[in-house]
Amino acid sequence: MYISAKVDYAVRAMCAVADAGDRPVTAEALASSQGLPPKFLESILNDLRRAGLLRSQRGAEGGYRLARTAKEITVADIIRPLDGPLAEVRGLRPEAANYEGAAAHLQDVWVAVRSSLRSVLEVVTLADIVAGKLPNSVVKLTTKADAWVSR
Amino acid sequence: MYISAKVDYAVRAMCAVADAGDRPVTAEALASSQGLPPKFLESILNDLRRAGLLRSQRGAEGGYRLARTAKEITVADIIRPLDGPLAEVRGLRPEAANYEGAAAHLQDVWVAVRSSLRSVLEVVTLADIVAGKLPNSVVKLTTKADAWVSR
DNA sequence: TACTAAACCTAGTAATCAACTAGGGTAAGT
DNA sequence: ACTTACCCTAGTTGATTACTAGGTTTAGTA
Repeated sequence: MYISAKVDYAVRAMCAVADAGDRPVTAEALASSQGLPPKFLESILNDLRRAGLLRSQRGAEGGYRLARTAKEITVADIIRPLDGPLAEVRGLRPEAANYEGAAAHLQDVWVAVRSSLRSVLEVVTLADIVAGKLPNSVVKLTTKADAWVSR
Repeated sequence: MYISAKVDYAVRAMCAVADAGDRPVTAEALASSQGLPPKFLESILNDLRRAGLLRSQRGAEGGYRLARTAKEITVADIIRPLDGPLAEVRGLRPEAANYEGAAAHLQDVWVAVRSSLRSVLEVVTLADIVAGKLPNSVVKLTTKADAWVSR
């Protein structure tokens, strides 16, 4: 799974917006507080607004705030409008592929992959990240042996 | 996670090789039995050989066979030499990124993502796929509610 | 009413990657 | 010698990634 710069920046910005509570935060403030390229971030914020995750206000005293509470926005909610489905096989949904012969059961593997991604990304909310308290099932994954080492 | 054509084809071909047991299988036979583009497949098989997953024999009666038993080759073993690490954040390993402020704990999320991918891809072997009997922990994922529906 | 802050929009660009294809060289059997 | 089949280098086309430039519109403030 390749987490694109776009998605990484988006989640970080969303965390910062969540952290500000009700006050609107400007794109520039987000860019400098998280160290993100300003113009690129602007276009991402726009996408997030169109996706219904942010509300914006123009003009002086303007900025962005969450369209829902931080508890109601998962990481998957942010990824999908920006990068598309969590898992795809050659541009197809895992359940759409069809395999023959010895590889007939490969489809189950890709479905399992998607399912496992969902069990993290659809469960972790912005509120969890900002508070630094991830759900137990997710913490369990990060504390597995070798979870922090490269392969 | 985007499963590239390359990886998809590679796993399918490896399944077909595994299915043939000890007999060497030609690239052409693999291409036609799995419906893959012949020349593209050839370059993939070459990569797999360089990665130490396949052994090849030239000339008449030649072809490919597994370098290890089907039980000892996981899907992750196939993905990594072709597409690189299972999870990357903007080209970095999840444990390498460092986040500040409200997004400080985002790193844990990406590590959890990688861990969850590993729990599928490092566990399923070619033997499992060919036999159609995936490990229990993986089957559990495919039988979750909505595991087969798009979001 | 002017001024200014800030979101909004269109467009463009350089570099990389994905998914192939072409065509010849080399080794191994018959 | 002949054929089969792997091996190797190179190239192509289109899309995607990660940005940047520059102007337009809206909304508060002096």
